[in-house]
Amino acid sequence: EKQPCMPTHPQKPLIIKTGVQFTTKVRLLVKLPEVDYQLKVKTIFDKDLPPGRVNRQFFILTTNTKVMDVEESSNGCLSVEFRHLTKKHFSKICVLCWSQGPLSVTEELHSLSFEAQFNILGINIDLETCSFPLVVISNVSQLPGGWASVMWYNLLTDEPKNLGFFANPPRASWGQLSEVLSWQFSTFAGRGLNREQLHMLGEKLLGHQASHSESQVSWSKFCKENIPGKPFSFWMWLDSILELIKKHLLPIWNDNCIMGFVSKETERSLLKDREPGTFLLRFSESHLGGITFTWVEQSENGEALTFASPYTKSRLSALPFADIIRDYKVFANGEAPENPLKFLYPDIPKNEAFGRHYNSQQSKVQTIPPMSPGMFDMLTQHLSPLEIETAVSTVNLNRH
Amino acid sequence: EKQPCMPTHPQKPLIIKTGVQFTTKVRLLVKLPEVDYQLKVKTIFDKDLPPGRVNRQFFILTTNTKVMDVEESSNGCLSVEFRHLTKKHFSKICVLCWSQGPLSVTEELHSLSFEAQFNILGINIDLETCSFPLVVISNVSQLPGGWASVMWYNLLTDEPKNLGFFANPPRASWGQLSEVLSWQFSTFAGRGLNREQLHMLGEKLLGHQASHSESQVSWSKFCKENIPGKPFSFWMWLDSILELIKKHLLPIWNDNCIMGFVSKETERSLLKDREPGTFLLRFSESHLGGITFTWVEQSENGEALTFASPYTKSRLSALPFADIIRDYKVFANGEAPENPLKFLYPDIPKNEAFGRHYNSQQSKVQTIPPMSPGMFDMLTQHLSPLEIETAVSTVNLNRH
DNA sequence: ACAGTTTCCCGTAAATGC
DNA sequence: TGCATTTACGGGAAACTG
Repeated sequence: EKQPCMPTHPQKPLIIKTGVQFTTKVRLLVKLPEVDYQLKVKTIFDKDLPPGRVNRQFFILTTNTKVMDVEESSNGCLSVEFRHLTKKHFSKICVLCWSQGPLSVTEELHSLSFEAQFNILGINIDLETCSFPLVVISNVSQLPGGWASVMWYNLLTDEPKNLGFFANPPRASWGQLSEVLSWQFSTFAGRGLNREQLHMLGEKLLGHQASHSESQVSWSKFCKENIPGKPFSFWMWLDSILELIKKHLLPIWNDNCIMGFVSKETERSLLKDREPGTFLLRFSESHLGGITFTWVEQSENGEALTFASPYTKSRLSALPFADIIRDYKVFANGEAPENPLKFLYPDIPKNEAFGRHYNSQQSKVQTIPPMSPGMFDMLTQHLSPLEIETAVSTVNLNRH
Repeated sequence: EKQPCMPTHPQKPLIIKTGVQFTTKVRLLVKLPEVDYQLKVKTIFDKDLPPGRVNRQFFILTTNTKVMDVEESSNGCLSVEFRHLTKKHFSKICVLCWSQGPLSVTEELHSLSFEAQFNILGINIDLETCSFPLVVISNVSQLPGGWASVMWYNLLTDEPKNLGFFANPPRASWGQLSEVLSWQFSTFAGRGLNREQLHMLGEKLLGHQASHSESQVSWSKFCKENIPGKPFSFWMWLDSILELIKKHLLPIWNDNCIMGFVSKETERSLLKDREPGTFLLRFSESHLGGITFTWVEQSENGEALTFASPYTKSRLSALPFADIIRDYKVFANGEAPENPLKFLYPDIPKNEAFGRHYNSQQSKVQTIPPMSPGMFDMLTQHLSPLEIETAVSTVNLNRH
């Protein structure tokens, strides 16, 4: 009679973090005749998990009983909407015991049960419903793993409540999975993945021959095993890139300036025969959350590719990537420095591609005509002190 | 009979943050004959604050009773040392009501009382002692203000417990205060302030004429009023510099490379007549926690001073300051770029002053002879993938 | 509307338990 | 000992409250 509800982590539902507030929404789908009493809903963690199966046990620390409110914007249909655990009455949960099973924390599924009772025309009616499976984490570092579980579950089963799902998780076809991955990018970064990008990901995950729509990807390969030779799994790597885009590359990602997912071989064949100064942007395959550029350079015996070292969030938070591209200079021995980045692949002039994304003014000392000391004093007096120190200014020394 | 104790914030005692664990140490100064029973100590917040004077009320959330342990390294003298609220049994406190008085949160002084009882030879003995005044904050953003209060209190009174101190705080002489300020730098940054640096601070606080040892500085001027034309007080400004040094400039501060506190006028007169390329490092007076350099430049009509815009923690965490100085380049129109920083004032060659503090290798593209594709593949196979992307490498394009 | 204060919670680091 | 997981808390930002 009531619809399943879901606690909401910002943008990533069905993941709850201990010690952090969460909200849930329960809707009562039957219209009650003149609800003038207040319907109370009780929330219980893992109410009917089979006794031997409980690894970690959680409790709602604040009161677990809330009164439903009629939702302001009832959408005209039969159902009356209610809100549960409003912002002012959050709940916190706490951990009782440690995980001990063969499953990792982010594979362990939990549930929230909701109970309500009301009396209508002398009849006691019990209502009960239950959430979709939840992942409970204790640190945001577990969020990527938790989200992988939520994705895998929702991709591969329609069961509303199979808490043992990860005891023997089914495989996904690459066709299904690639759709989900692209959807991740369009949801969280505003632009999905194109065929070429997905192809690179498929080869990375399945090898050169095996990446067809029907190829099967195991849960382990997706999220648990490390990529050969790397200290992280495929999903951890991909999620780190999503985070990098969300925090530092959103405009240029949405503007399609980032090819991003290109193998080194493809990159080489794309840039081959291109004008010197042609470059493209690629996500690092060796660093988590890194982006770099590769450009064609004129060298003594023909043309060459040069790679910059990856830029990660720490460098990008000091200077936005578009500005890095604008200001990037190569100091060849003794020669004048030059920005080797001229055309975004295939042949878009750099400023045309990135112009609208430049933020700060160029970090270049313009040769300003020297100021007289009197002028300097005047400025010191009348300009806001902030401007004085920020501006790169030149002041005459008055030699006596 | 027992000595006052002190809760310890890392490096800054007498400040407690709500929701964060703290430790205290109570020493029993009388030697008990064969203490084979365990002495329990009870801790109470603001036990005997005059009733009308309580603005905010705090409670220790975990148990407030702890058993004293005999300290491992008893230092041989009469006293037996005890430890209270050990690491494993921290305490948290919580806030009950808001501040309402005329005093700000960091001026509101609190105290912890400790009580213990024991029975010796049939006689019940009650022990009680009390901490020095404490500041209770709720966010680290209040730490500088809290520490200012602790400093002012300890500088200007010997009373062990005057919780109303900030109702009418006494003034400090500049002589006293400057000593405390220098001590702050030597304690937290490893090197104190010299006469010239203190002189600049005195003028900043008191004006050009008024900064003598006997000049009086009010609490308000030190910590509450904003510096004219700036959105922060003197102490907030100075503390932001201390933090900057602690996090990003420790080695070069201790190596005396940073003059730091110089007025613009003094700076001008120091650099006047100096070789072009002479520079010095100064803390920003307009930005919180900023450092900048000023250098002498050869210009058309004589010499000129040029200022760089201040470097703050976000830029310094991307690249250490010594490396910034090494790599700094000015791009004059069309000309070859040049590092204008050559001699640290008065005349120390840059690399002599900063050489030992350079961290990363110079961000300079060495002209590496192009690699053959076979060589590249070999490297790709045998080097760790991390090294490949990090190294700025050059690869031949094999033209067909 | 605003400022002082607190709460919230991410993200890094350290501690913890197995 | 190492790994998985949790705890601790600084720091930025939002929320709160008079």
